[in-house]
Order: sequence, then structure tokens, then C-alpha cells
Amino acid sequence: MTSLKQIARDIGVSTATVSNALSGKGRVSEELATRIRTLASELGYRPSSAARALKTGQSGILGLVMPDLTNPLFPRIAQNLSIAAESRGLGILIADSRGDAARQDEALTQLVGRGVDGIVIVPQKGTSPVPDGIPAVVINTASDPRTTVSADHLGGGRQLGTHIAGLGHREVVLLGGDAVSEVQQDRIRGMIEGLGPDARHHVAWGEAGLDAVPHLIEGGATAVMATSDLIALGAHSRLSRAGLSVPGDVSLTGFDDLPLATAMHPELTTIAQDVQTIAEHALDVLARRIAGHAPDDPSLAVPMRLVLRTSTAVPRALSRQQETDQQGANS
Amino acid sequence: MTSLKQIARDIGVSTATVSNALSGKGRVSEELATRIRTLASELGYRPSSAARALKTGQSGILGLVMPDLTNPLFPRIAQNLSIAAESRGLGILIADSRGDAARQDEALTQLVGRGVDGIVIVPQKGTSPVPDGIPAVVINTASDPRTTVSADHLGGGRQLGTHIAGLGHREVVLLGGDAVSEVQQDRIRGMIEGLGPDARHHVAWGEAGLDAVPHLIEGGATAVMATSDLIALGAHSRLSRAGLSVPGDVSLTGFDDLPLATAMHPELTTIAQDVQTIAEHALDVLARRIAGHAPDDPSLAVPMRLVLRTSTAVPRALSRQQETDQQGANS
DNA sequence: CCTAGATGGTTAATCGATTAATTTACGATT
DNA sequence: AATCGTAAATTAATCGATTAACCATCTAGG
Repeated sequence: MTSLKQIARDIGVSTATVSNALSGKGRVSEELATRIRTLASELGYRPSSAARALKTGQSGILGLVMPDLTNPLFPRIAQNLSIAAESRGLGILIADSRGDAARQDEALTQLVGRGVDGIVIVPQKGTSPVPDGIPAVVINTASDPRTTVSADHLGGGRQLGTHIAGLGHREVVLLGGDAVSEVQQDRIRGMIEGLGPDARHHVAWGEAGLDAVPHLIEGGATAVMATSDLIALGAHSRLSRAGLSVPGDVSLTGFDDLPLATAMHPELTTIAQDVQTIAEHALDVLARRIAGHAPDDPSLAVPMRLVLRTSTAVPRALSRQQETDQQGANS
Repeated sequence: MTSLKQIARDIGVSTATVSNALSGKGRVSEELATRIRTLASELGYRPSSAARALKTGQSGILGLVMPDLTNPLFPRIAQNLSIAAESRGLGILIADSRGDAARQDEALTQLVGRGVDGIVIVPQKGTSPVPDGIPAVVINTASDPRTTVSADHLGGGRQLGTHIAGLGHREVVLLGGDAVSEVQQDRIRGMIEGLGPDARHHVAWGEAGLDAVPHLIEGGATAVMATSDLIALGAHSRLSRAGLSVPGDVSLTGFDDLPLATAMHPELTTIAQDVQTIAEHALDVLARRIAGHAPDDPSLAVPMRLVLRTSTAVPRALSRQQETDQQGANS
């Protein structure tokens, strides 16, 4: 490893001068400065981040605590955070909290111990971590008071609900994966708002909820709205097993616009989050907090985008009626 | 932040003694040592990783270069590496190379600049990164000479091929996502080996390949083997659109055992990799290389595990014949 | 009574970069 | 000629932990 000292010795100046020349801070003659810069790049000099961190007290590294990297959405967040961090000259140290809250705290202190400057937390469903003496931002959902940035899960659900209600559905099944997830609760609350007061809805959770779907359809429901694309896929499989077609007999919606949404047949109407904006905003706020500003930023809910595909349609009863209407009009 | 100096001043000893007491290295009386340890934990002392890294030349941090965190398998690798690293007292700094090879090199130098002790690379399909002067391990596939550890993609394909051939299929479609991926090529080569010389096969790639599936089935093929579960889902959608049922008309297999494999209907016969073993072995080798051992480890291919579900069956023609046979035998 | 050998600590140097304070040198000003 | 200003560079301290080298006691053996 080449150090400042080596360059200094080679050129015959003090390390301070080399440091100044490279950082452009102190007073160094232009001629000497270029000489130093040239040699530095020839030698492939890279400043020791450890030394710099020790002296400045800033490591340039952020910690990222994720509940479970297996969840298909989190990698996208991680990826976008990583890209956003890179463009700011920061690195990202990951810590997987593997589902339980205890490990989340552990991960947190571990990251702090490694000297990260700040932390991004995507919290455990339902648990309250303690973002202690270190700058931190939380990405969860608007109804979580700790949240700094999030997708507008509520608004997303509302868009989907409005879409479904607009097609004419009046009895709808809302399907969640895990009732303790605040994100999923917000999504469902949004769906209910979007459906409006005229539509009836049944909320069902988890595996048992999935199994109940065909039953509820026989009971008169004409649409199924899931809180994730994966759950929608599960619902679709239950439906086709019961001989029900999508969107012919039942309309189906997902959430998150995962790759599988376009691999399914029919392709899934769903809603996408703007992960990039979320990541950038999170880092902006975090950077400000690290710089010492009071955490007075209002929490931001980034709008979601409705992706219309072919899994939703006018309910069969209504479409027959429309045909009749049209025939009446034509004759 | 509490430092060694503070503890030393509070107790009235030198920093060296405190350091020794906490690390258990030098000679410190048991009584004093416990007194120091107690105070340290009371004060919540955390050694500065920057200082330690500067002095020892080891940061305790590994870099992880991933082609694309969006690919559903990589997060699982990342998660397992992260867990394996944690248990060894190491941290993991991620760098996303976003698909292109140039950025991969960039990511590499960036990680080195941050002072990582070693690097884990999951390489770009088809590209050759330069694992330069720093200890590194590569997770790819056995046919890549740089590979240190990998799942036995070839053997996995072979298992699936044997399974399909064993069921009696004699004409099979092999479906890949991207022809430049060495992993996918190995998977397909394995499938071909497993099918044996008696079976005919058609290899098709990408979106065009997916679209050609119904055609090939009409041409006489009775099974579709995909190089990933997601592709299998896409094939399934093409098949049902063409009025073909799985596994009635066509048997279907995937690869990787993603969550969607059990959400589909029928549930997908696929093959799972032992990501945990791969991660642990990768870190073991990397640790050894960091410790200065020559990189003479033979590359290891971790066996894959066949997961039999309901998407594969005896081909219709054969099953009818078997029924006839049985009736003949019974009468 | 003197000394070899433990035992329990301390000193001080070091890792590499940063930066405030200081020194040197030189041209310009009065 | 004496003085001031300023550009250009050096000194030296510092961040916090580690560790080799050294020093001071005390005990036990001859």
C-alpha cells in the first residue's frame, strides 16, 4: 500500500504538503501540486479509509438493517440505496435481522460498533427498534410514527380500490399475508377507502385466508385484492383449481409489481413503488441528520403507480348487462 | 464515545493495561482486569474499529459484489453470507454492479478503497473481472475456472433430467433465460446428460423461446424444463393460454425453488440449492486466503436437492398405455 | 544476604491522514 | 534599508488501539 509518507519521501516534501496537494486545501504551488498528483496516480495511491475515519470521525459508511433479505421487495430497496449511496461517496454495510426483533437490536449495535455514520432501518413488522444515539432513518409506512420515507401504501391501495370499484365490483375479498405487518394493514385500509362505501369487503389473512377464497367467491364476491403479487399468485392458483377463471369470473390484483407479475397468465394488474425516489430521499434526510441538523423533516410518502394489466375486468354479471344494453341501443 | 484513554484515566492505569485487560493478552491481575471490564461495560465501551483497523491493517469487513440484487437468488446468497460473516465477527459491504462489467470493476476498486479485507464476487454473466491483489473468492458455477464454490448446477440439471426421463418422457423442451449465463448453460448441459441418449431435446432461449413452447409441444414434446422457476412460471402461462394442462399434457420443471414455486398451481417440481453451505464454504476459503494461505483450494460444487412436487407426471400416452396394460393384467 | 525468576505494570512507538500553528523566503512598500 | 505582507512549505499534535520493550516489586532458593 502506498501511503502519504511514501509519496512525500519520493518527492522530498512533507506529508502535510502531499495531503494538501491532493485535497486542494492548504497552500501548495500549482507546479508541485501537479507533480504530487501525478506521482500519486502512478503509484495507485488510495488514502487509507481507516486512518481518515480515525482522524475525521466519519467512516463514510452507512448501515442497512433489513428484516429479511428473502422478501422480494427488500433487495430492490437495498439495490437502490446502494446506488444512491455510491453517488454520494458512501458505502453500505448490510445486516440481516432474520425476522426477529432481538436480532434487529443486535444488528443495530453491531453496525454502530463498526463505526457507521448513520443507519437506514426497514423495521420488523410490528416491533419497535430503538434508533438510539446515532442518526437514523426508517423506511416503513406512513402510519408508523417513526417513518421517515415510505411508499404511499395507503394511497396505492386506494388507487387499486378505486380501479376495482370503477369496474363495477361490489363485493371484494381483501387478502393479506400477515396481519401484524403495518405495511399490509395500510394497504388494506387504502383498498377499503378506494372501494368506497357502496362495496362490501371481506378481509382474510394468511394461508387460511387463501384457502377461503373460492368459498368467498361462491358467496358472491367478484374480485380478489392481495397485498402482494406473490399472494395474488397463490390466490390465482386456488381459483383455477376451483375452476374459476381470471379475469372472467374473478378480477385479481397484486402489489409491488414483482417480476412474476408479467410471467403469470393473465398478467397481473398491480401497483409499483418508486423505490429509487424512496432510496434517494432516505439518504438525503440521513445525510442531513449526520451533518447535525435536527430531525425535523416531515415524513414523506412517495406516490405509487397503478400498473393496469389483464387480470382485472368488468364483473361478468355487469358485462352481460352491458351487452344487453348495447344490443338494445343498436336495434 | 468512550475510549481506552477514558477508562484508563477513570481507573488510574495506563491505556496499555486497559487494552490488555480487555483483550486478555498481556499480564494483568485478575482483580484489576475484572474492575476494568466492569467499568468498560458500564460505560458501554466499544473499541473504535477505525483505530483498530489502522493499527492492525485488518478492517474485519468483506466486500460483496453482486451482478444484480434484483435477481431473486442473489439476496438469498447475500443473506446467508451476511449470517455466516456475522458469526465470524465480520461485516459485509455490498456493491451492486448493475449488470455491466465496467461497473463491476468500479465496484471492486471502490470496495478495495474502503479497506475491505477480502471480496466475494458473484460474477457478471460472461464477463471476466480481475480479482487483483486482494484475497477473493468467486461464486459462479463449476465450469468457470475462477469459481471457488458453487451449487452443482450441472448435477442439479442431471437430477431433473433423470427424473423426467424416468417418468418416460422422450421429447423435451429445455428453456433458458439468457444464453450467455454460464450457470444456465451448465444447468442445461446437466439436463441433457440426465435425459440420456434416448430422449430428444430442443433448447430455446429467452422470450422467443417462451413463445415457441406451445408449438414445440404440438410437435410432440411432452415436458418443459426451465432454468429458473420464474421462466417455468412464464412457460406455464403460455401453456395454459394454449389450452394445455400441467402436468396432464405437459410436465414442467423449474430451478432454484423460489417462493413462487409453491404459490403456483400445480406446485412446481424444482431443484433447491444449499445456499447456506455455499456461503459458509466461501467464507472459510476467503478467511484462509486472507490469513495468507496459498489459494490452492480445489473448487467445490455443493450438491443440489431435487424437490418433487406436482408439476411432473408420466406422459399421457404412456399413462394410457399403462392403464391398458394393467387392465390386461387384471382381466 | 544476594540474586534469579515471576508477576504486574508502564512507556513509548506505531498505523496513515489531517490540520492548526509556525517558519522560511522573497518581493513590494515607504 | 528596514518593514510588512504573503505565498509556500514544514512541524507537530491528534484521532484510538495495539504491542514490543522496559521497569519495578516481591518471593524463594542458595
